Amino acid sequence: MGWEQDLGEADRMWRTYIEMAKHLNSHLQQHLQREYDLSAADFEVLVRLTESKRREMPVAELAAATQWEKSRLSHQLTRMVQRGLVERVDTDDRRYPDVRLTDKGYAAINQAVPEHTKMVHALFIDVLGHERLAGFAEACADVLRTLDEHREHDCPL
Amino acid sequence: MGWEQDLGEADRMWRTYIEMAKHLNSHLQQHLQREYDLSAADFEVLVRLTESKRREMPVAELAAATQWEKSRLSHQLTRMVQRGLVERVDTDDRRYPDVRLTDKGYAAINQAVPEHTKMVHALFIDVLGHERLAGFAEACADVLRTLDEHREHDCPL
DNA sequence: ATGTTCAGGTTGATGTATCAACCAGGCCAC
DNA sequence: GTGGCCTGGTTGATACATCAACCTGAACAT
Repeated sequence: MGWEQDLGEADRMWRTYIEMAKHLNSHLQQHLQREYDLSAADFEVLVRLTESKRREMPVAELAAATQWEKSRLSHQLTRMVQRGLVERVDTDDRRYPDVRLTDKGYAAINQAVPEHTKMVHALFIDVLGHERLAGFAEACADVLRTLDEHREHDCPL
Repeated sequence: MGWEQDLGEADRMWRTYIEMAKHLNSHLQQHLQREYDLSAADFEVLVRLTESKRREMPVAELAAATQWEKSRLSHQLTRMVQRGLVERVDTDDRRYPDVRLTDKGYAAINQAVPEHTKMVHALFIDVLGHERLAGFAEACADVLRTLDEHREHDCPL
């Protein structure tokens, strides 16, 4: 009875944030897709693999880095293998295969990253500037902390 | 040649933001799904319809409000109709039917909104506090403005 | 050695997002 | 009126996300 109409100041600010997040995300995503034929998921996997020295890591480690569910990662890897961006590599313990960047995958990510980074700077980092960026990030960190507290409260793993 | 390893200060802050956005989003989404059996998409459609006085609006208006592509909206509505949350209503111009909240849909959204709002406050608004929230929102607005400029630069509709 | 357990990975089913192709009905020209 | 157009909606195909069920092979116990 009434919540429908008048949003408070704070709620409008919340919506501004939501809008910004949505637009920024879709802009970056569309750029990657259009220019480099990479989805956000592809990009994330490729970046994580690149950050590993050998361009190769156990699936479990990749799952931890991306914080994805194992099944999501498995499906994603299947598609990326089909497209030749990564390959599965058997290890001594055959239960836990590795994932390795192919040359094609390495080429793709090295093409995409510079432009993507440039875009992040132009659209976000430079817009905020040093000072505001620091405040912004600290606020984000606070929210993250709060989320963690709530999570361990709900499921005290 | 180097971008792989050392992220600058700014890039780490960018990642903090990305992390926060991801976690906050998935937390809220899972809550809606678990407790009320509503996806984020369902929630958005229902909220927009509720904000219309007659609980009913032309599809095009809903598309504008959500800023979704017509086909995405059409698919979503098809599913929601099947679940009895909304219904399609023919108008005098039979090309452009309306969408209307059913009683079930109205009940669902009215159940979900209060808890959801509470959560947004607990996890975001209250964590930031008045002052920081205002700064945060203004930063978001700036980013949004920049995005708009870039968009009309790319496709000068 | 055999069987039980179990962590981690895969698979299948369903819901969601996006693109392209198509369709339908009102509009205008003639 | 008849025919072409144009806007907006639907449909189909594919990629992605999520959940539950299942599989697999090493490890340990007996």
